Order: sequence, then C-alpha cells, then structure tokens
Amino acid sequence: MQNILLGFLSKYITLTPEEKDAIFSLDIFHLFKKGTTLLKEGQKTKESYFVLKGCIRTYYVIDGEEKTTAFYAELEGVTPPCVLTQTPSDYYISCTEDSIVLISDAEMGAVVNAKFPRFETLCRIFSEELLAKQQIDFDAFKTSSPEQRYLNLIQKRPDLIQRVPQHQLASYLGIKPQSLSRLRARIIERKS
Amino acid sequence: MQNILLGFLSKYITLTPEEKDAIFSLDIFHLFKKGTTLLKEGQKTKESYFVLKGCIRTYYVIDGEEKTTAFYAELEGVTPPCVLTQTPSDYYISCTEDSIVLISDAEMGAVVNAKFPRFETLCRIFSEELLAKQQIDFDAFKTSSPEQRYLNLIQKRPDLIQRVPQHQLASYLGIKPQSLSRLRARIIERKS
DNA sequence: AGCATTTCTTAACTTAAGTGAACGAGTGGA
DNA sequence: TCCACTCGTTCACTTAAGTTAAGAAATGCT
Repeated sequence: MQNILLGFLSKYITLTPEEKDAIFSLDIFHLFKKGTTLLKEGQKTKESYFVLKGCIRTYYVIDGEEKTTAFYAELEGVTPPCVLTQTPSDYYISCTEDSIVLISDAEMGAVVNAKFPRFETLCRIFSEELLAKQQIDFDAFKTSSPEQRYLNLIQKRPDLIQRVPQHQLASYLGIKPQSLSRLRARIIERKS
Repeated sequence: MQNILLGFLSKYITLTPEEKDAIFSLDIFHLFKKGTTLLKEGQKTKESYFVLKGCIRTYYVIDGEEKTTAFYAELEGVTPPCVLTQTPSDYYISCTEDSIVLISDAEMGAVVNAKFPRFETLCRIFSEELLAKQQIDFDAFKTSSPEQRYLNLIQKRPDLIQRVPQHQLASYLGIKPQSLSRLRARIIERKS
C-alpha cells in the first residue's frame, strides 16, 4: 500500500528517503478500497478530503434512499459544511472506486497558516474560485431540464458516465434510475 | 438621497461630519430604483454587490426567458463569477425593490488587504462560510421536488414570498409560474 | 462454475410539470 | 379617467418524470 502511494507521488515530485518517512509520519495520505465510507451521517469531523486518485461521492439518505449530490475525482476535494458549522454531518462520503485521499485537519491548516502566511492567500483564492465554480454549476442545474443536465454532463464530465454506476448518476442528475434509462433511450432514438 | 443613506447608516453607527464626507467621497454606497439593472449579460465587471437595504436578483435570459437563480436581500452579497474568471458576465443583476447597495471593486479589496492583513483572514472565512452555505442550498435543491422547495422557502425565507413577484419566485424554484400557482392551490387544498 | 445479489432496462400506469390560451385584477402612464 | 400592460390564476392538453413490477445482464462470492 505504501508502494502504491509512493509510485503515485513519484509521478509528480522526487522525494528523498527522509521526505518519504516524513510524509508517512504525517499520516496524510490514505488508500481506501471501493465502497469504503469516509464520513457517516450524524458523525462529527474536522477533516477535509482531497482526492489524488480514484473518486469519492457525497450522498444523503432520505426516506431510506441514497441521494448523491457530488462526485470528487482526481485533484478535487471537499470540506464538508459540518466542519465549519461544528455540527454532525448531514451526509455520507464514500469511495466509488479504490482511491488515494489526502485527509487534512482544521488544526493542520492552522499550523501551516502560522508557518507560511502566503498559504492563507492561496486558500482564500482557492475557496473564492470554488465558490464561483459552484455558483455556475448551481445555476446550470436550476436553469436546465434533467435531459439537458445529462447532455451537459457528457460534455463536461465524460469520465463520470463511464466510471460511476447509473443509479448514482441518476440521483446526481436529480432523477430516478428508470428515468435516466428512459432519457438515454430517448436521446439515442432521436439521433437515429 | 444622501439623507436616506445617512438615515439608514445612523441606525448602525454614529458618524462625524468628516466621516460622512469621507463615505460619500468613497462613492461606495448607491441608491437604486426598483427595476434598475446593475449588471448586463455580456458586460465585464470587477464589482461585488452587497445589499444594505432592499433586494437584488441575478437572472439569465435563456431562449428569451428570464431565469432567476438567486435573490440577495439585506446583508447579503454577490461577487459574480465573471469577476474571477475575467470574462463577460453570463447573467443580469437587477433590483427587485428600491435598494441601497454597497459596490466594491477588486482593486479596492487589494488596497484594503495591503493596509489590514487581518482583512484577508476575514475574507477567507467569509468565503468559506458562503461556500458551505451554498453547498447546503445546492444539495437541498437537488434532493427535493418543486413543491418541497416551495415549502422549504416558506420556512427559510418567508420574506421573499411576500416581496418578490410570483413569476420570479417560480423560476427561482425551477418551474413555470403556472406550475407555482397550481402547486400552491394543491397545498391549500390539502390543508383543508 | 454456480448461485445470489446488485444493477440496468423495459413496460404499464400515475402524477406533476410544461404549454398555449383565456380571463380578471391590479398598475402605471398619458 | 381610461387605456394598455403586467401579473397571477385557471383550464385543457401534452410531455416527462415517479412508481411498481418484472426480467435480463453483470458482478461478486464461495
């Protein structure tokens, strides 16, 4: 498992043995099997999750049904709202694939901020950009039909359609799996 | 008009004549009539809008139809995504009521940041909180039906239902005005 | 390989939103 | 004051999503 992490990291940076030791003693990188739950509803956490490899999803359980609201794949990350509100989480986070996830902590952030003030600027810019992106996504969702949302997803995130189960995709699009099947059949029908 | 601004401000802080002059020379506060457009589609801007009194809305025009995606009332604000992406705006911003709006500029932010480093921390926290709120709202929208969204709106933003025209509310809920009428009739029917 | 489980699709039926049109109430302007 | 216009509601009809059920296909486990 450590080899997988090191192999992955070596694609990006060259590490001295000391640095490798330092990284593992930091206990920041984690390898999870597909299906592993990182956060459960009702649980309190101060952790943020950043995906290096694989894919994780956030979902609510409403009336016994899973409602997937977001996917985070390579180089994407989440800080659950409950981290900021200091309340139990409203949703679950779990891995849709075997994944390497960087897990960081509010306290860790504070330590880094104290050492490197420029890190704060980075975080502000990062979070402002995320906010803008999220706003655009939200607007796109509101102003389009399920079918348009699906067609849009094909354009913007073709990988998701391949790697994620249909029923999770469906709830991500705000519809039932049966409706997604039908909708896809409709699109293919129209093409031919 | 300056009296209205001063009257409003005096509820919160006491100002010396010099400060009053300083405020107006800053040219930060603006009074707009209902219906005034602050930002047009295709326009470039570096401005953020913060509502002190009244209410503004953001909307797209898609196939000649207005699609309202957000309302900002007292003590709420927006930075349009186009400010960050440096591209022409995709949407309009206009006043749904006579409003007092604080308009600030990316450059102004930089100046303030340089003078007061703690201001950066404030901005980061503010934008992280906004991000969390937005995420919660987005999730709530995705996981609920138009009717649930309307019922939710009654709980969370009862003021909007009173002060905003139905057809804008409808598009904010992601439906047509006729559907909103029907939906409301359905709810009343069920109560009795 | 064989069995159980999950996942995806199809179908028939129900429910709710979209569409186009008409009507009355309210609003603003000449 | 009167006219035109906007706004909200209602109705009839269309379209698409929800629901329930069944079966085929893929997956996982032993």
